[in-house]
Amino acid sequence: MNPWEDPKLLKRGVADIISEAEFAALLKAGKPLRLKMGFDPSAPDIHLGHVVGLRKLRQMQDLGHKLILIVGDWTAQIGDPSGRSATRPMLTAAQVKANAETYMAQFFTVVDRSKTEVRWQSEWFGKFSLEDVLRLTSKFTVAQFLAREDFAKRYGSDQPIAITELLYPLLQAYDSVMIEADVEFGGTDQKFNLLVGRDLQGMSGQRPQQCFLVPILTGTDGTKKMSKSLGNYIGVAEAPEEIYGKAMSLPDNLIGLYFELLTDIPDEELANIRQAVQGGSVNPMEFKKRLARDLVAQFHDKDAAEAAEAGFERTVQRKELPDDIPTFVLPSKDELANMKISHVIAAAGLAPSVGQARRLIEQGAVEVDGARLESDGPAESLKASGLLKAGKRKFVRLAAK
RNA sequence: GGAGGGAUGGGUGAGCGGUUAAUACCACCAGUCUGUAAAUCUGGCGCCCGGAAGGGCUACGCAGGUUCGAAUCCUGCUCCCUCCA
Repeated sequence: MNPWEDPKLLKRGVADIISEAEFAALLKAGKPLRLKMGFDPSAPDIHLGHVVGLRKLRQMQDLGHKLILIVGDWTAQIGDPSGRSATRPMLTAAQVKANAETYMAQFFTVVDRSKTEVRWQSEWFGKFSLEDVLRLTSKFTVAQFLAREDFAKRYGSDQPIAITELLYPLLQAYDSVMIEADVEFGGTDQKFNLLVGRDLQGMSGQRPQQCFLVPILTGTDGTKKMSKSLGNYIGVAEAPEEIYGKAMSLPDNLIGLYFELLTDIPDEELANIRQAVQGGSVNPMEFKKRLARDLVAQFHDKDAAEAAEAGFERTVQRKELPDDIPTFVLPSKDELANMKISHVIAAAGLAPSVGQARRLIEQGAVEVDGARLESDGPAESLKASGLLKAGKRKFVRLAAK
């Protein structure tokens, strides 16, 4: 089988390719393609939702194609309208640069750096004149843009749309022209933007790019799309225990999807897992553990994955103590005399306020040296080197001043 | 330029002079259970004091005002939306 006919490449983790026939023909022709992927250096953390597409990029790179990574230092100032409207503060040049570096450090944990060329939008937009802007905008109409679902929805439901937001797809499309992209990658929510690029290339006498759309990953809450602002994400730069733990908190019905989009396990095995989870023949926890291990290994390494699993089994399943418990230095004796345990809990950062610490105690969530605390009391009873626990994941080892 | 509508706690969104720290849902937290940090079920969810009962403070875009009393009424301001031009 020729590598470009591998169904894994064209089917798994792919939502849509426009157009699939053209794309297949390009692959078959065997010439290295110019793959385009852009990002805005405004929110630099990469999470699993992005990884779905990055894995496809990597697969293409492994076939010998070249990635052009576009740093959207101009589009970042507008903010991608795909999704919600929030006016973004202007970033300083230094911030943009720092964000871009953070992003790329994470990006290249999945993508092959040696087959990537990095380009900044400011190369061409830096010298853009008003005349250029007019020429670019004159190619499209408001009606065309309002056809796009999220604009139409916002327009229909009295939500604001900034004029700069209408510019966003145009800038992104112009990037495609400048780098002469053969294929652009993005999530399905990027479909419109990628299609504008396709159109604009055609108008500019170039061969229109292929639009490679990857599915949007559901977040750890099991309902909404994974995103940083919703807090339902797993970041590639997170600590092994965090990645592992968050993976374990996935709803069981997401197991199949994550294996499909984020791991290399063979399709037959994937089908088996789906069936087993659904049929209840195997404890889903076992699959989730495997998934969690696989993810940690991808962004860290195998040893980290095993350590994270051991930690999980110890602290969550057997409810034993983790290895590394932070220490909290108790205030002096005099101060302690005027304090209650709830104050210490708040001071140690186990709860955001004294009131909440108190509630935790009422709810039976606080343990001192392994014994449940029935009610709040004077802090003097706390011994240095004692263990204070509030909830299942927050511990602190007490130390004298 | 004109007319009308709106801004409420992390989000959506009730309330429209006192009984409202503010309904409901979501999110979140804890407990419970379980084979999981899944699911379920139960409870909690502004800050501070108090063992508790309770008390104090801050809060409904911003600034003033009316009133014994305002998220609720009035005035001005800021921002947003719709329609007309």
